[in-house]
Amino acid sequence: MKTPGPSSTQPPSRRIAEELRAAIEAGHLAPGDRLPSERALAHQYETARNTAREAIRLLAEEGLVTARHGSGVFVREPQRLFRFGSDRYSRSNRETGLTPFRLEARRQGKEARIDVVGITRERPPQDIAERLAVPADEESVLHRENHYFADDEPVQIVSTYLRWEEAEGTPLTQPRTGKDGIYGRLEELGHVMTRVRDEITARMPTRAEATVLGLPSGVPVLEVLHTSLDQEDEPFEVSRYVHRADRTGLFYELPVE
Amino acid sequence: MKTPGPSSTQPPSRRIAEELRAAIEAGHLAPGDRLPSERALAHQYETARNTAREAIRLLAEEGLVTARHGSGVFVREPQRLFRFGSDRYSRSNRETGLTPFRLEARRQGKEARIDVVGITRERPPQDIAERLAVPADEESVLHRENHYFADDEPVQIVSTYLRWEEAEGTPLTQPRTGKDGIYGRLEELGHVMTRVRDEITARMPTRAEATVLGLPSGVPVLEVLHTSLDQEDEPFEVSRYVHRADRTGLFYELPVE
DNA sequence: GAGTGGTCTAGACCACATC
DNA sequence: ATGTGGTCTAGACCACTCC
Repeated sequence: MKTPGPSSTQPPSRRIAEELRAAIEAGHLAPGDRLPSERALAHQYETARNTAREAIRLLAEEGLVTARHGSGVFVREPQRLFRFGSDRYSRSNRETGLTPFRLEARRQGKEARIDVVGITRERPPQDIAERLAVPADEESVLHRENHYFADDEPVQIVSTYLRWEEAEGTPLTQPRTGKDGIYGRLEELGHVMTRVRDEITARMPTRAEATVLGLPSGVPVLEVLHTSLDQEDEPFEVSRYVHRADRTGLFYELPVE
Repeated sequence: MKTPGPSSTQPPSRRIAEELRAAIEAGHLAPGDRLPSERALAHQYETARNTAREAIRLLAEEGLVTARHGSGVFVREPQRLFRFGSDRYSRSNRETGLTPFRLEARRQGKEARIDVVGITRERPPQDIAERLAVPADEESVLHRENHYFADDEPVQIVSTYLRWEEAEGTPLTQPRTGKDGIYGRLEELGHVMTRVRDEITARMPTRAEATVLGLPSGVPVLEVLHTSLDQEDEPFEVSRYVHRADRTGLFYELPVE
């Protein structure tokens, strides 16, 4: 069941990576432990420092270790997962007065913070325009961008898109949207959320996302493109959630048939 | 809205990466196009080859480009997504006689192939044991591992776990399980699937997964831990799906409240 | 100040692809 | 045969952390 070839035929950098990986998987190097320094590894394996460095990079790309400048390379700690369930859109949760994010944060004993980064009228990206049924070549949407933090650590970026013609002149264009948030206001506009569609993909973060979320290499993001449908089965809100994948899991429970 | 600092203060490798990234995003380098060779970039920017190489590695980690040994570095082509919907467990789909995978492959005009990699009695991993409600310290499960291909390209790895006490001596231990597959047999054993739970995470592939799936660097995997519940609300089957994230998306549609 | 990772140089040889 | 990426060497200096 060995994936790589015999270690004797492997380049030194891969061999070093393999031995470190084995030590991590066997628990000889526990989460939080520091690896030997690059110089120490180079000496130990009688290679140049760059070769040891390449080995560590391979492990970092797999998400097994994280380098901290000036301090060392450490085995990554398994992170408690934020879990966003399929009930996150339900009214019963909304009645707690807490958004799904605040609810989950409280469940984990963390402090939630939400920064409103921008509220602007825009031309929608193609995928948003299709799902919200608005033209992509006009400034047809209101775009609200928020950043979410747990204990001051960023965990998700959310972009919400609404029809400009509906949002114009309402509290939806304000940072504080009032009781029950945007869904409360949208209900007043006649949209009762009756069905949702979530489209889920994973990818590596863009440079901007990596910066905002403070992502080390080897951590992908989960992207959820969410569409809310009203009682007429018309879409009235589309959001793009970008989660750091090492802190977040999604959870869907559904009846069959 | 610039994320990095002024380009003048950036190291050369990042500056090269930034300019190439800009060229890709602006469309000057289209999907499928070849980048200048490492040696050409090094000459152009008056740096060592390793510095140009480092720039390309940054782009590869973002998933923007893929290197092909002996051939060049190419802008990655957007991949048509395999979409697995929340209806994939429904009986109506099962009545087509096609598994969800074969159904989706046909929808895309691709040829599906499923390899049975192994069918063994095992001690379950911790997460599986919890969800299937079996002891983790005994050989309490049957483990079926399959690899799925579309047009001979691997797209997912599936590990299905069943209670050994139920599966023993039944066609469930055989490669070919008969009409309607394992769910058909499990129904004969008294388990009607009435509810499912999917737990979704994303991460970088293990070395073994990267090999099986043929993943270039910069492509994460989507992991779905799926639990089937029967009419008594008891779990009777747990599967772990590992999808390559650049080819696969998940799709859930659900009523609210 | 000592030790760590981050970046870079100017070479070299190897493995693979293409013609 | 030529050109490409893959790996390696043996140095160097910088930026950061920790004591």
